[in-house]
Amino acid sequence: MNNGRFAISLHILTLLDKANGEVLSSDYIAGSININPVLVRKELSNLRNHGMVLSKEGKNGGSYLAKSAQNITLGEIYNSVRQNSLLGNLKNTPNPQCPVGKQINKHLDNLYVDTENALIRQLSVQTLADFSRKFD
Amino acid sequence: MNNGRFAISLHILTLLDKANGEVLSSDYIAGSININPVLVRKELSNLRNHGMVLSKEGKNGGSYLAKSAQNITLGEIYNSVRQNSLLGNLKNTPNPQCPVGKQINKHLDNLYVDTENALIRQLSVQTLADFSRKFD
DNA sequence: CATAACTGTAACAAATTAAATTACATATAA
DNA sequence: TTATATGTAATTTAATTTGTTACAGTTATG
Repeated sequence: MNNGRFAISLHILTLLDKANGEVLSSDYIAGSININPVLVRKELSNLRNHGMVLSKEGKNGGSYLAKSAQNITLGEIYNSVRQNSLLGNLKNTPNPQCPVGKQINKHLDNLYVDTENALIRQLSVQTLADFSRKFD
Repeated sequence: MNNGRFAISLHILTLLDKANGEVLSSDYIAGSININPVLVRKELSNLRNHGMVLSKEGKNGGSYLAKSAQNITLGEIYNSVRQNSLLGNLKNTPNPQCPVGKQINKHLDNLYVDTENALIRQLSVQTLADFSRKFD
């Protein structure tokens, strides 16, 4: 129930970190990830809304990090792209006549919150700078 | 990148635990979850392959837990349904000309392993019996 | 031993979601 | 003023997930 948005965002941010303040165009970024530039611009828009990126319009425009890579945790990136629950939701409402069906969504929700918190805690151990450093 | 399989399997197993050894038919289970019985049978087949469930064919057939709910952790259930990586994969191969594109999959894989381990650790804190106990 | 009520699967269809594409308005450097 | 960007909406295409149909195999029971 997740798409590739986390990977795309992390890829974008790693490139921006490596660019060291120079702006990168969405076309250039798309070429590295090998996806459509419009998708890159959509993710950039999201990252901008979450304060991680700034963009410059017009000729010679492009994007760059809004803050130091040391101050961006992978948990923060995850949070910016998360949308639907980590472990997947049924779309059908379970049978309200059944004692289990009636209550399961509530219990699943609680479970998912705890689980996702553990995941975010783990992701937050690492910053974008840490991740980016792994590349030669 | 996960579908509702975890929720379906947990729902099935909770019903089986509540049934206390009595067999439940896939039709009955499907009625509680409100999905197609064939999907239930598919999940039962998977749970059977992972040693959590046994089924009896023929008239008055159905399924029941293969072991005590105290000996089934939610992490084990997660493991039985997991297929694609937790945080989502790109399907396009990144540009091998780009220093970031060339290495990112390796680094993402490492990251995903660590992250998923944290998630499984958290899920494994709870057994099916613990989960099932939450229902009135 | 015939029948009814199940499971187990395969094959296919429908629905949903994700990704790619097209299109174009707007911004800005040179 | 032109070329090169971003920003975003709308649409198409592709992939994935879910549901359905169909039917062979199994077993309890009259």
